Amino acid sequence: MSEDQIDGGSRFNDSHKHKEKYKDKEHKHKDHKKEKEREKSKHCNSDHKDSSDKKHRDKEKEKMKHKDGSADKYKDKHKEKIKPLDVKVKKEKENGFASPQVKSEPEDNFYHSPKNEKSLKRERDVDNDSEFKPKKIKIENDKKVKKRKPDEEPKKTKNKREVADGKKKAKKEPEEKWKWWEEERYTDGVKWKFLEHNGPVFAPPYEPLPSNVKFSYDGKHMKLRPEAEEVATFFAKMLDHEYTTKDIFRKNFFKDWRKEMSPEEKGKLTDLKKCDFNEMSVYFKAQSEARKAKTKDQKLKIKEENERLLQEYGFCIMDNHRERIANFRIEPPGLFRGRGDHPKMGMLKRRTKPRDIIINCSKDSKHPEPPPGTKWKEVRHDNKVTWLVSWTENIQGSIKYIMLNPSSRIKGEKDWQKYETARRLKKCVDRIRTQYREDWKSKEMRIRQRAVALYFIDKLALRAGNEKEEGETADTVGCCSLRVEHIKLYPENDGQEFVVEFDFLGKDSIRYYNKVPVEKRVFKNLQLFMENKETDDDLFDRLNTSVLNKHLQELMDGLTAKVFRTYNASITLQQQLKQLTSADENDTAKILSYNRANRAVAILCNHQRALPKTFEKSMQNLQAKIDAKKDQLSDAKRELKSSKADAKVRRDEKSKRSVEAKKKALQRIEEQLMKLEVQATDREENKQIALGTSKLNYLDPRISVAWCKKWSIPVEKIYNKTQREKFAWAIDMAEDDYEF
DNA sequence: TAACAGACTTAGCAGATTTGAC
DNA sequence: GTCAAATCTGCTAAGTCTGTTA
Repeated sequence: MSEDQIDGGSRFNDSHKHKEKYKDKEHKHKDHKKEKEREKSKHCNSDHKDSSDKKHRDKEKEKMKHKDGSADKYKDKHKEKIKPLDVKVKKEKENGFASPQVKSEPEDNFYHSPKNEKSLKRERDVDNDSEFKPKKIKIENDKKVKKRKPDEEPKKTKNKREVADGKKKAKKEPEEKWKWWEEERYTDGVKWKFLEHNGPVFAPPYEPLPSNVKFSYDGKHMKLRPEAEEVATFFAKMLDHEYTTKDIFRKNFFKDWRKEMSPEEKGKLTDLKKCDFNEMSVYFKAQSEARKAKTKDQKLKIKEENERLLQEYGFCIMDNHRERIANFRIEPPGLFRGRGDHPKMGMLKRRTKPRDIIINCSKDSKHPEPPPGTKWKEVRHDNKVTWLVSWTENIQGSIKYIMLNPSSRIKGEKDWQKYETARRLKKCVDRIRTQYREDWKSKEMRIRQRAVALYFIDKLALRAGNEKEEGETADTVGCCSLRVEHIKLYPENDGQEFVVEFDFLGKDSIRYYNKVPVEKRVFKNLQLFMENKETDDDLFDRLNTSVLNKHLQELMDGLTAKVFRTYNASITLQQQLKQLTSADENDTAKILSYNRANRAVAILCNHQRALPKTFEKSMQNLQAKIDAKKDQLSDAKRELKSSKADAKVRRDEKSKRSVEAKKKALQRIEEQLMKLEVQATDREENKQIALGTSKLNYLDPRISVAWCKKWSIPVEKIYNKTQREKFAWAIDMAEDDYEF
């Protein structure tokens, strides 16, 4: 993505008014330290939320601008009917940054004191019942619980949760969905009391190639031992991929492949260039085609077998509920496909065996059996963690887990809690902003660096940027790990003052490119940080994520760098929805507005995707459809006109009916044309932006649900089945007036 | 306080499945 | 019914953050 992205700077414009207020604020903060102590004892979550929230919302008009110049070709065609995204968004370019208009109540909430997230939880009693034995699975929803309002503080209910009071005698689908959000939660880090599952599903064993599929070396057929042949097939399957042309990939692959060869094979196979995997590749392609060409019955059988596996291994009993497991299959062996310039790409990901597996379940559950003749590495009973199975992978030496599906209680509660933390940030973000602006003037370099980094995290939604071990992963950075080479400073650029140009690779080696005007003090600080440094030196040499997060924790309990991303994403969605949705639009246009609001967030968070391979072609097809529909529309108009003229002359019922019919037909065509045009606009604006990531991970679902309810849009229009399952709690809770 | 391990969330891609036009 | 495009889903890499240890 390029500079077309976002005018992030507009969110933080510094008006004269702001400065005046800011000075006033400085004065009030003279006795800052004493106040800090006092404020520390207060909680951001205090009661005056409604009035201050309202004020805050009025003030906070963070704006984003979508400058998708690339869309012109298609947009131009539709611009008469469909407002391009920029139109509305541009209107409020100024007044972006809420914090310069500092609230004049310094005594409230400045520093959030540790009144733990736990206070937000309804406590689930954790008595000393480690020997606790469930007897049966609870029939879902059999317990009537008083419905709690969306933002009501979870109360400690009198009744203990009937935790796992039954064992899994009847593993049947719940009749109704279990509303875990209406029950109390565990405290003290306990994640469950009863956990039973059937263990993982292993990758099928290697099936040697048929004898007619041959591997050749230096032009001669060569039969490989199954161990070496299997690794060769991994390479053959990727032959069409760009990976196999990369030097590092080839080097790593060959090195690891040789480890699987017999001494004899090793002696012969010394040059990858002389290896011919083509027959193998052709064979696998044919297999893939054969799979696709299977008869209905054959496909049905496969489906049934998958369903059987899912039913057997895809669910666990956690406490008294049958919960879906996210990834019950062990990752099959293959070649490691790192993203970007990964130094380990092509290495052999070895087969995970039962002896590598740690099983986690409760003591009193029926432990999963390892495959015959094998043993688990370990069976443990740790109810302070959420995973069911783990193993250590051989590429990075990191631990992999089997965990529950996002629709599960354990994931849902955490997700809900995440948004509650972001909502708490909303209550003290003005103060935090005031503080870091103050810190730009600090005498201490480390404080200035911390303040400038935090400004970027807040303003540009950058990730924290942990340190990484050199040579172990692709060279990517986040905020704290930015290097001098990643930014350029322009005292003036395109008529704007103090412009910073960011250009670096972030998570997944996705390029972050943005040119943003910043405040003078930030600019001067950056100049200072860069003084006497080489290009590969750290920009923030006195800062790392742990220092930053420690500081944030002091400002608000539970606050870390990533909460800013959640907060800014959600607040942006809410604001954009308010601005973009008009009551007089039809549902199609409203959904376009929703997608645009979602898109604004995706742009902010830099969620990109590769341009779909068939994009240009599909766009041409769509344009052809639009043109055809326009022709149809002209015809319909002409027909209506002549029909009207006819009716004028004849003045009979039949011709009147004919006019009505023509009118209806015309209307239908107009609607169809509009839908097509909306589709074209949406697709064009979306071609390189991934909406799913923000929708799934950053946007408080209650905002979307409330929007749907407010405008009577079926929630199915914005969330598919999986998403509705994940956000069941929000769909149930949020009313049309929900405010993030 | 730095290094490391561990647990968990966030991320894009690719193949599978569904949808819709003809 | 066929085909192409859209959408969904699974997969697993790559982050963040916390807690422990030396």
